[in-house]
Amino acid sequence: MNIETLRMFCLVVDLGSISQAAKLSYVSQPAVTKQIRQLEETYKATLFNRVEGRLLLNENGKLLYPIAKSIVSDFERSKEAVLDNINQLESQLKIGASFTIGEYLLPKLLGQYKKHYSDTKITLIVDNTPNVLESLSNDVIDLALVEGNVENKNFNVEAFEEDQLILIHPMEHKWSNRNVINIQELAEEKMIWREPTSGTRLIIESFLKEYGILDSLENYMELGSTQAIKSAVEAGLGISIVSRVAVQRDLEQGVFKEIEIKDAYFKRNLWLVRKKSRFSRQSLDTFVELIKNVPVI
Amino acid sequence: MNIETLRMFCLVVDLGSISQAAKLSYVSQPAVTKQIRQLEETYKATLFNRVEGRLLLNENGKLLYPIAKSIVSDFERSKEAVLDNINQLESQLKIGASFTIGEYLLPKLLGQYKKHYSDTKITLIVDNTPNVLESLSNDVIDLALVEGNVENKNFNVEAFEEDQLILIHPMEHKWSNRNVINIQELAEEKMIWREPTSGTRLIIESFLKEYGILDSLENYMELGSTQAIKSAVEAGLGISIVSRVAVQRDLEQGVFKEIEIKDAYFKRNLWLVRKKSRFSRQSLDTFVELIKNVPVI
DNA sequence: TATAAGGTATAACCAAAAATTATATAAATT
DNA sequence: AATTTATATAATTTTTGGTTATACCTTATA
Repeated sequence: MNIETLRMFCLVVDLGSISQAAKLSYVSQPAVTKQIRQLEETYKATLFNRVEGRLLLNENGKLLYPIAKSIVSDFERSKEAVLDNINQLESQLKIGASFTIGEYLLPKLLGQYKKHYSDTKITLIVDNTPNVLESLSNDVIDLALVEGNVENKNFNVEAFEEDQLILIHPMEHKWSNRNVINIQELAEEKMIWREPTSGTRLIIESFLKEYGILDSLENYMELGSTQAIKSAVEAGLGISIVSRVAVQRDLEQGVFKEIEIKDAYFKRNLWLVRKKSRFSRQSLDTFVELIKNVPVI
Repeated sequence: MNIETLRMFCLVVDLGSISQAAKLSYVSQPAVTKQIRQLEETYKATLFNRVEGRLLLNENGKLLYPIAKSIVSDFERSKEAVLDNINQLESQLKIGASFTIGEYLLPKLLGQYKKHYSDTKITLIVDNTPNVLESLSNDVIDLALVEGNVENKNFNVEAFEEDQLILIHPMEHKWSNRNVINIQELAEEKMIWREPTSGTRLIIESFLKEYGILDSLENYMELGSTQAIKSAVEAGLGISIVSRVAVQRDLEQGVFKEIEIKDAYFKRNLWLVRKKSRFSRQSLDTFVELIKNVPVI
């Protein structure tokens, strides 16, 4: 039983005419005749008396009419309820990001977005990559921005930015007046690392291995966050390789210095991850477009 | 939008499983998957979160569920309402009959019917044939029993009985000791007629015309009802040709006598007329079967 | 009283929708 | 590791809902 058929029945009753109802609904008259007939088949009873070529609602039809009306309006109401809920969701954007991205890259971007779409409420959750992706899976967030590689066929993954890993050293350092070093010179320095499970640590190690230098490096110090490393370098405790986005402002303010490694350029992608979905969300799409088009570093 | 789809959605929610819902509804699992998916398309939103291969009702689904329930139950209610109405109608039978049939033939038949189907309430309307057929057209009655020919393609007409038109004369009459007369002898008698517009009068005239005797008959008296004619014949005012069903008891009681006309046998059908309908009615069908099978004269 | 106008019903046909079977795939249970 | 249970998808068939063409009836109009 089709709700459209009930709607048509109501229309026929209201207009008192099949052909008028057909005209108003932009369908042919036989289509409406057939729908009414089909309705009568499901109720196993006539709903109209056919008298002198006209339709006259009979007892059964009179019983059906108010119920049909209420079914049709309930259906409309259900559509509105879901739509309202979607609009509600539309007006808020929940973003999850790994630490580096969330702490150094996103704030500026969120500000840009808010400037244009100020009635969207934004929530940012910063956590490590696995937790962020877990949140995406559970629909706690709408979008994840992470550094590490993502392997999940329910996710839609695209690179949105390229992040460079750069070598930094304290202002007071023997490299202070140089612009470039050879990669072998790293072996003579006190290298400060992130903990071994860190995604950033893993990628840096794989780069250094490629250049055949990894094994000759001293593991002078291991720290649990990028901020701790920055403070350590600032205090002259050693050098480190860190994400450019995390130190951009420090470099500008002269907290420590960057130095190029000859013939070496370490980069990685930053990933924008969405759950695959049959239905798109305007506010989410808008934000993704912004992220992909606006240079953020 | 199909109400069955909404019903299926509710079932899936109640059981928490597409395949269980499919099993219970005796349809294939892909059919249910597709229905849910189609529902999501119409609402342009997911209704479930697909997590670990299972379905979990989400916000939208939670909004839809109670409304879907109410639509489904309203639809059930509408079917019950119409069904109740039909049962109500089933329990009463409105019959229209022309005078002769209604007054002399039906009472016994209705008694028979009531004996077997005592909870059907029977209403009998006796009127002239045109009025009875008009009532049938307007659904005032369910069934018409008439003598005259019926021409209306919206009616379903079948002969249910053969009625003989017989010649009657007073007990005290020169024919008293005879069993048969020649048709020419009618010309010598005082013939009592119904009024010229009567259906019975018309059919009798056409019979007599066939036998070439009509023009030689005296139009001695015209009376407005069969009962009046019977009384007149009883009083010895003349002879008449009348329906056998109307005089059967009078003949048995010796109120007047019947006499055969040599080589003439006037008969006509009695017609059972129903409005053509796509839907049958049990009580009506039962009564029609009774009438067609039980000999009533 | 023909005839046009406006209405409903039906037949033949076509396109779209909804079911089926078969199969893939993933997670939980044995 | 194999089996069971669950959802999704593809290919196919069946069913449904629409279209046009046409009949036929009633009422208004020339």
